[in-house]
Amino acid sequence: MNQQIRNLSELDRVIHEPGRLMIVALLSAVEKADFLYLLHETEMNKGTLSSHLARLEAAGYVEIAKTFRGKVPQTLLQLTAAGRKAFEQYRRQLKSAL
Amino acid sequence: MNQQIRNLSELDRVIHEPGRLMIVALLSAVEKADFLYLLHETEMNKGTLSSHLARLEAAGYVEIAKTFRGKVPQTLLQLTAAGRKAFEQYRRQLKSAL
DNA sequence: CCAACTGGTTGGTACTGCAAACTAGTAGGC
DNA sequence: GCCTACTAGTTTGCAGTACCAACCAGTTGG
Repeated sequence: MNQQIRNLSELDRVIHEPGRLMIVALLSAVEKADFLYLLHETEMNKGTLSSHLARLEAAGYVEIAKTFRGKVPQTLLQLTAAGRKAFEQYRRQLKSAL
Repeated sequence: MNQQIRNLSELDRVIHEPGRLMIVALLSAVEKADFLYLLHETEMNKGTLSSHLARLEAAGYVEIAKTFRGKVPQTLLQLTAAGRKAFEQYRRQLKSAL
């Protein structure tokens, strides 16, 4: 009967971390974003954001595309199918437990 | 418009940790429990459970009462008012962001 | 030339989750 | 009484990680 609560121990730690949860939630809402957009929305510093993105990329949850706007570098981020799926499952687990 | 998502960075880290989230969710449901009940429900090991409970006590979220059942020690746990309040706020923040 | 912006990387620190080892006491066998 | 095994829970040490500050390379504006 408390199976939903016990499931909490299997929450995806990559997504669970608040910083990354913000990133994933934002990306799931806007579909595409650049580095600066995330930087301003999340109010993190660049180092933290960069390492969280690297972690999400390593997990296969976001795709990082480095492009240029003119000669200025621009990094575009979007959720992968796996990332979207993982986020959906994360939400389901939390909702059923709370 | 993304204020709810930005609020995720202010989630209560004490409650956010999955192990402790399980404990708090269980305690909020049953009102009172002993150490062994939590041990079996959460499927953690004793050391982990003990340290999480100590952390929750330090945060003022649970009350730890050591008693005896016959001659065998028994540790009773229950949420404090502050703990219940913090849990409610945590749920509200998550729900509004997801 | 100089300052500011973009998108990072590289330490360093501080925290924290976790399991193994440990303590304190109880019960059972002989 | 004495030894062993068990129960209930705590302490300790380690490994991992988030976070920030500082630095770097290249670009643009003044």
